[in-house]
Order: sequence, then structure tokens, then C-alpha cells
Amino acid sequence: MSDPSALLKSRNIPVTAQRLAVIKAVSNRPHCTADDIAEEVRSEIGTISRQAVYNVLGVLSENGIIRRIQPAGSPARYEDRVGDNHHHLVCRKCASMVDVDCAVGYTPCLNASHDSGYRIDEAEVIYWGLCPTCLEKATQPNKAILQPS
Amino acid sequence: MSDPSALLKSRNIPVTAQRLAVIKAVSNRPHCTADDIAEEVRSEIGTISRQAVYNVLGVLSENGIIRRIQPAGSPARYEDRVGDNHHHLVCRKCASMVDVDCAVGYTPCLNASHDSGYRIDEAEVIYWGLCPTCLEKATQPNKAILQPS
DNA sequence: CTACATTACTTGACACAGTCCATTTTATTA
DNA sequence: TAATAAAATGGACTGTGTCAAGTAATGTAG
Repeated sequence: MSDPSALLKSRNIPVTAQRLAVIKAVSNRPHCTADDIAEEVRSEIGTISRQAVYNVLGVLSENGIIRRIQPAGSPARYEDRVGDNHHHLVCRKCASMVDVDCAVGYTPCLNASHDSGYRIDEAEVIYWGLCPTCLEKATQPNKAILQPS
Repeated sequence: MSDPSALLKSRNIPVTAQRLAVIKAVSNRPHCTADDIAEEVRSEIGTISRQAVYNVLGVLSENGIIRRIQPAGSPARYEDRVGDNHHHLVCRKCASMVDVDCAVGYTPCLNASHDSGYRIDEAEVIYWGLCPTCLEKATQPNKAILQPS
């Protein structure tokens, strides 16, 4: 089922060159943006319209083939790791993103204490912090800057 | 400390009419957008520029007086309930939002299983689902639509 | 109370991500 | 192979948010 063409057919989604290329691009570059994907696809099949990228990403997301992530202050990102309950860790400075498995186990936070009558279908967790690179840049030079006298 | 003027002074933030009005507006309308706030403030003090709203919201957020929430597909929202570790429940259809206390206790998800060298300072949890109103609209009429024969 | 320096606010232009729509092209069905 | 439905293209457009320069207000010191 790792064959993109078969994957599309299994969902009754017509197979097009653009869709195959987008799937491949998302797979190659996890957590990339729509623009990143467009760029990657163009190097693969020559050309694709911006609108087609958005359309395809929408169709794939709706069918659970890829997953859309939209952290605050960042354009939407996409990944092909779906079906498990992993979360994301985002750097506040450089916006780099890595996967994290859930701390407490499987879908730990899905049961809110009071659901207010809502039917909850997903608990999205985003961890915020500083990545190793930005941590180093932030602490090392600042010692000199913060205490200049 | 519920006096907005004293609150600003305690943080060494100069007191202005715009800042007081924005604090009041956020307090009156939890989970509102920058546009909502601008509207509310104008009904209070007559006029405010869009830029001033963004500036004030930025200053207040940075100083922990209000909290910015940015769910996927929605403009940023603001609330004055800060300091506790509550999360949010968002309707996929109408984007309405309610507070939820954490299911497992205090800061349950702050310890990711692998931090990948990141220094984590916040775990943001957003529950997604359908609000009671949209649930009703989605299920009731669909019975007739989905089985027309 | 007045004047000054600093900070905040206003205004208008701009950037970016994403969407809408009419047309053309492509994929599937008959 | 032709017809039909769907997808891709290209261009204009919207909404949220930011940048930058000038004006007005705040807090402070005399």
C-alpha cells in the first residue's frame, strides 16, 4: 500500500500526475509547506499550478492520506505519517518541527474533563520550545550582550 | 489586581486609553479576534487604529496579561484567563470555542517522551469536534438527505 | 505647572497564505 | 473512440497581519 497509485485507487480518487507527485513530495519532505511542495513537484514533473497544489493537498488530507498541521504563526505543513497519535514539537525561533510520540501513552488527552456537549474527535498537541541550534545561539552570545559592563 | 490600570503599572507598561479599552474588550468577549476587539473598543472610546489593536494585543500577550490562541484555519483569538493550564475545544464547523480544564491534571503533557534536544516550555492542547448546535444541524436534516428513497 | 524626551498611536502601503471563478485540459465511462 | 465528469490552469481577489514614517500622547524632571 506504499504505492501512491494504488493508494489513490483504493480511495476512489482518480490518479493524476500532480497527485502522485504531491504525495511523493510530502513523503520526501515531512513537515513542509504548500510552497515547498510546489517547488519539489516542479522539479519532478516540470510544472504545477499553485491552486492544484492546494486542491490536491485538500483532497489527500480529507481522505486521511496525509495530515495537515497548522502551528501558530506558520503556514500549513503536511506529513504522510498518519494513523498514529504522534504530536509535534516546534521551535519558537526557527519554526523547525520534529515528531514526538505521546508522553502518557495512546490518545492520552482525548477525554477532556468536560466536553460541554461537543463531540470531540481529535486532541491536537503542540509542544513549544527552542531547538538545540537556537538554544545554543540564544545562550552563548547573550552572556556577553546581557552583561556588557 | 483586577483593576486594568494597576495591572499595567505593575508591569511598568504606560497606561493609555487604548490599552485599558483593549483589556476590557478581551475580558468582555473571551476568545474574540483582533477585529472583534477593535469593534468593541470603538464602541467604548470612539476610535482606534487597526495597528494599535495589534500592538496592544502584542504587548499584553508578551507580558502575560492576556493569552493568544491560534487554532488552525482561524485568525488569532485572545482571552484574559491566564496562569492556569486550561485548554480549548474548537468546533470544526462554526469555529466556536470553549475552555476545557485538562483531563489528566496539571500540565499532563508537558513532558514529551523524547524532547529531541529541544527545551520545551509549553504544551498546547486543542480539542477538535462539533459543538452541540452544529451536531444537531448535521445529524437531524441529514437523515432525510442521506436516505431520500 | 510647564517643557522635554520617550513611547505610543495613526495612516497608508505592503506581504503572505489561501480562495474564488471561468476556461482549458485530462481522466474515466459508455 | 466519443462523451462526460472531474481536475488543472491562470488570474484576480480576500483576509490577516506587518512595516515604516509621521503625529500625538504619556511620564518625568525642572
